[in-house]
Amino acid sequence: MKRTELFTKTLREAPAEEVAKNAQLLIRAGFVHKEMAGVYAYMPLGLRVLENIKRIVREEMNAAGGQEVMMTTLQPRDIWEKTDRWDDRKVDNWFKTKLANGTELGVGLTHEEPVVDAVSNYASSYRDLPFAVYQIQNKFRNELRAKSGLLRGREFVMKDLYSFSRNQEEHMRVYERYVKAYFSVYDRLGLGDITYRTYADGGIFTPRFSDEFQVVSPVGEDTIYVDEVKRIAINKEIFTDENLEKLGLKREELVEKRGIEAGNTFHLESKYTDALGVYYTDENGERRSYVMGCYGIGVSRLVGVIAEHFSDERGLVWPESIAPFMIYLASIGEVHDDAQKLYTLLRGKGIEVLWDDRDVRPGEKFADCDLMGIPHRVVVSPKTIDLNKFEYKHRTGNSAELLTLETLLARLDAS
RNA sequence: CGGGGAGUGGCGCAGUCCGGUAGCGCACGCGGUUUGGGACCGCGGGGUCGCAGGUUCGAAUCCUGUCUCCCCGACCA
Repeated sequence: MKRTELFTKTLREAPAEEVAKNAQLLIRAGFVHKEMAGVYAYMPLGLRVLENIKRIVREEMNAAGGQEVMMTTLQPRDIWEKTDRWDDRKVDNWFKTKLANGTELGVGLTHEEPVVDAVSNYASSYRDLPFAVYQIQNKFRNELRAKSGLLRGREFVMKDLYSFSRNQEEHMRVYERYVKAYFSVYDRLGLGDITYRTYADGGIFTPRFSDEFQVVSPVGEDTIYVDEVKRIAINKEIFTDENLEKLGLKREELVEKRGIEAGNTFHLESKYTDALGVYYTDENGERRSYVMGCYGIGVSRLVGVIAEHFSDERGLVWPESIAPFMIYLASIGEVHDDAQKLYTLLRGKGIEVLWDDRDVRPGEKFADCDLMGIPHRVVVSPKTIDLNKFEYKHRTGNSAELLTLETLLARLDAS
C-alpha cells in the first residue's frame, strides 16, 4: 500500500484522556479510533494486526481439530433462563435490548447456551464425539468500568471454543490438546516466554481449577505467583496453603508478578448440557451427559497486550508474525521510478510493503516508520541508487546498512 | 457503584480565581524557500467554549441541574 493512499495520519501527541500506553501508541499511530469508553474501532493498520492475530488463532484451533462456526450476537431469553443466567442479579454485565413487539433479547457476552442449543440439533450419538466448535466474534459486556485501553473494553473480539466429550478421560485429553494449542498461539505471537499457565478458580460448578494464560506485565490486573522452573503459576485469588499442596507448589519457590489474562480454559462438566436437556446416546443405547470444556482467547485484548509489551520510546514494535506490513519503504528525493520498481518486485514476492511515497522530509518518514512499528525499513534515495544498493534497517537495530538487492532479499527471507 | 480529577476547532493546551464578544502549538488549504531523524516564512479555513436552565446590559468565566471522559477501589476475558 502507498502511504499517500492511507487515510489515517500519525499524531505527535496522544489524546489526554488516554493514559494506557497501548491505547496511546495505537491511537497516535492511527491503528485504532476510540468510539467511546472501552469501545475501539479498527482503522486499516489496526485491522491488519487484528486479522493477523485471528489468522494465527484460527490456524492453531483448526490444527487441534476445532470447527469454526459463527453464532449470533442477538440472544433469545429462554435458553439463558434454563441455565439461570438471564437474571441481572446472576449475571450483571448483560447488555439487553428489545424487539419491536417488546420481546426481550440479550446481546451476546459468551456463548455456552447457544452453542449447546445449536449442537443438539446434530450430535446425539457417542459416534459423534468428541468434537469442538469455535468462533471469533465480538462480545459485549457491560463492565462497570472500562480501562487500560484495549485491555478491558465493553465490546471486544474473542475466540471462544467449546468442546464436547463422552467422559472425563476423553475430556482431559481434549482439554490438554487445546492448552497446548494455546501455547502455540502465544509462541507465534512472541509472547511464549512471558506467558504462564496459571491455576485459577474453576467457578461455582466444578471442584477443579481453571487455567488462565497470564502474560506477565507491570500493567496486569491480576496478581499471580510464578514457579519459574516449572513455568506454571497460581492466581492470588486461590493462593492458599491447601491449594498449593494440591498443586504441588511450594510457597518459597514462587515469585509474585502482575499478569494480563490473555486467555482461559474451563472445565464445564455437564452443567450447561444438562440444564438445557441435551444428552447423547452411548453404545448401549443409554442416555449420557456430555462433558464440556470452554476455551477463550481475548483476540482484541492481545492487540493491546502486544502493543503494551513490544514498544519503546519511539513507538510500536510489532513481531513479524502480526505486523501490519513487513516493510516500510521510504523513498527519499526524486526516486519514484526506482522505488516503484522495488515496490512492485517485493509485492510480487508476496511481501506486504507500505511505501511512504509522500513528499515529506526523511525525518518524518523515519519517525512514522518507528511509531507504526513496521519490522523492516528500506530506503531508496539518490545515494543508494548511485551505489546500486538499498539501505536497510531493522526496527530494533541501531544503524542502517547498505545491501545489494540479493542480500536484501536474503535478509528478508531469513527473518 | 464509592472516592478523586477533567470537558475550550481533528489533537495538545492557555484563558475561568477577578464577567466585556476566544487565543497559541500540531494537523489542514494556498504560495514560496527547503530536503537523511518529525524544516522555515507568508497568507487562509475551521470552535453556539459538553449539554440544558438561571443570574446579568453582557457569561468560556458566576449559580443550578445533567451528560461524558480519565484515574484509584470493588467487579470482570
